[in-house]
Amino acid sequence: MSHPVPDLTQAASPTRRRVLDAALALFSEQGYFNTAIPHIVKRSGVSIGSIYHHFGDKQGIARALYADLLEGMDGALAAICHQIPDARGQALAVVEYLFEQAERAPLATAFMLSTRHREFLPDEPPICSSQPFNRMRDIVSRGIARGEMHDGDPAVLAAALFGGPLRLVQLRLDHILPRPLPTYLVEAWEAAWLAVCNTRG
Amino acid sequence: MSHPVPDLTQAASPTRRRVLDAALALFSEQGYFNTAIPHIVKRSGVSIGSIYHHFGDKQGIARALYADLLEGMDGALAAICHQIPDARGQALAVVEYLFEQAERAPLATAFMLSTRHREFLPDEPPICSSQPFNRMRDIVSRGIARGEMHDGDPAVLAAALFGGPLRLVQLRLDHILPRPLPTYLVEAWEAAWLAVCNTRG
DNA sequence: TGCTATAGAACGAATGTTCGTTCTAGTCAT
DNA sequence: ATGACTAGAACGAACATTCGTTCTATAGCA
Repeated sequence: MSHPVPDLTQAASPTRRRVLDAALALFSEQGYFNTAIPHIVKRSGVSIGSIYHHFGDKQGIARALYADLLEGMDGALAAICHQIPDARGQALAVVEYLFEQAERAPLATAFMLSTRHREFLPDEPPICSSQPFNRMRDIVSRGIARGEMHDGDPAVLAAALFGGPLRLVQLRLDHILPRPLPTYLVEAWEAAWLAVCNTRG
Repeated sequence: MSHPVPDLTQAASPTRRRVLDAALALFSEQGYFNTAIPHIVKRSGVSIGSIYHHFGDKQGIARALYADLLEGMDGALAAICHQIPDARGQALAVVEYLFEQAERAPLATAFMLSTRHREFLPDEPPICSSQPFNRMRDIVSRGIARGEMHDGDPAVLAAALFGGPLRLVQLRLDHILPRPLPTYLVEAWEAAWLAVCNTRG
C-alpha cells in the first residue's frame, strides 16, 4: 500500500493524470455521488486495482483533483500579484484570468467554483478560506491601504469587487450566458470597479 | 398509488410538513446524497411507508421541498415588486430580504442558493432561470429603461448589482462572516448600487 | 345508537441492487 | 527475482424501494 500523498513525482504519472482527467469530467458533469468507480474505470481506461493503488479510496481521487486544481489556480494568482504592482491592475488581471480560464477549462473551473466540496471532502477547509481566495482578499486590503479603493470592510469590498464577475462565470458555466466571458470583460470590470474605487482620489 | 402532486391541501398535511422540515435540515447540513431515508425517518418521526406514500420516491421529497421554497421566495419578491415603484427601491428591498432571510432561515436559504439541484433533480431547470431570479433581472431591465441605472447588458448589470450581496450571503452561510448580514446591509448596498447607478442622472 | 364497509394513512420487515473496497493473480521493468 | 504497477472477479455493507399489513376515520344503513 504505497501512499496517495500529492507527491509531485506521482502527480506526473500518466496513469494518475488519466484518472484525474476522467474524474474531473465525470464529477463536473454529473457530480461526485452520481459517479461510480466503474464509470471512472471506463472513461479513463485504468483498472480498479490501479486506481486504488494510486489514490487509496474514492475520496482520494477527489482530494488529489482538488489539490491539483487549487495549486494551478493559486500559481496563476501568485504570478499576477507578483508581476503587477497596483491593486486595481491585480484585480483586473484576476477577473481576466477567471474569465479566460472558465472558457479554456470549464470543467475545472466548475469543479473549483460551484461544487460543494464539503459534502464529499469533509476534512477540507471551505474554498473561501483557501489560498486563491485569500489572495483576492489581500488584493482588496492592499487596495484600501494604498488609497485605490475606498475605505470599508475588506470582506464586503471583496464581495462587491469579485461577486459580480464570479456570478457571471457561474452563469456562463450553467450555459445561461450566450457569449464567451471575455466579451463581457470590459463592461463587467467597469461595473465592479465602480463599486469599490476611491472617488475622492 | 395516490399522487404526490404539490396540491395545496396535501401541502398543509402535518406529516408532509414534518418530512419536509427534516429533509431540509438534513439536505442542507450534509447534502442530499449523504442523507439516507432512515435518517429522514428518525428526524421526522414519520415511517418509511408514509414517506413513500406522500412523496413517491426520494427525489419526490427534494422536488416538493424545492417547489415549496421557490414558491415562498417568489411570493416575497412579487410582493416587493408590487409595493415599490422604482427599480432602486425594489433592488434594495430584495437585498434586504435576502439578508434577513439568510439569518431567519439559513437552511432554506442555503438549500435554495448554494445547492447543485441538477445533481439530484435532473429534470428541474437551473435555479438561475427560475421565477425569483427572473424577477431580479426584470428589476434591472426596468431600472435601465427608467434611466435609474446606466445602460448595458441586463445580465451583466444584474450580476454586478446582486452578485456582491449574494456572495456575502454565501460567505455568511459558510460561517465565514462573523456578524449577521443585516449589519452589512448599508455598506454592501452602497457598493452594489455604485456599480450600476446612472451617474449622468 | 350500533354494525359494516370503504378509503386513505401509517407502518416496517424484506428485497434486490448498487457501490466502494478488498483480494489474489499476473505483468513488466530493472 | 524483486518491487512497482495493473487487472478484474468477488465481497459485504448500505441503499432506495416494495409490499402486505395494521390503524384511523368517515360514511351508509338499520
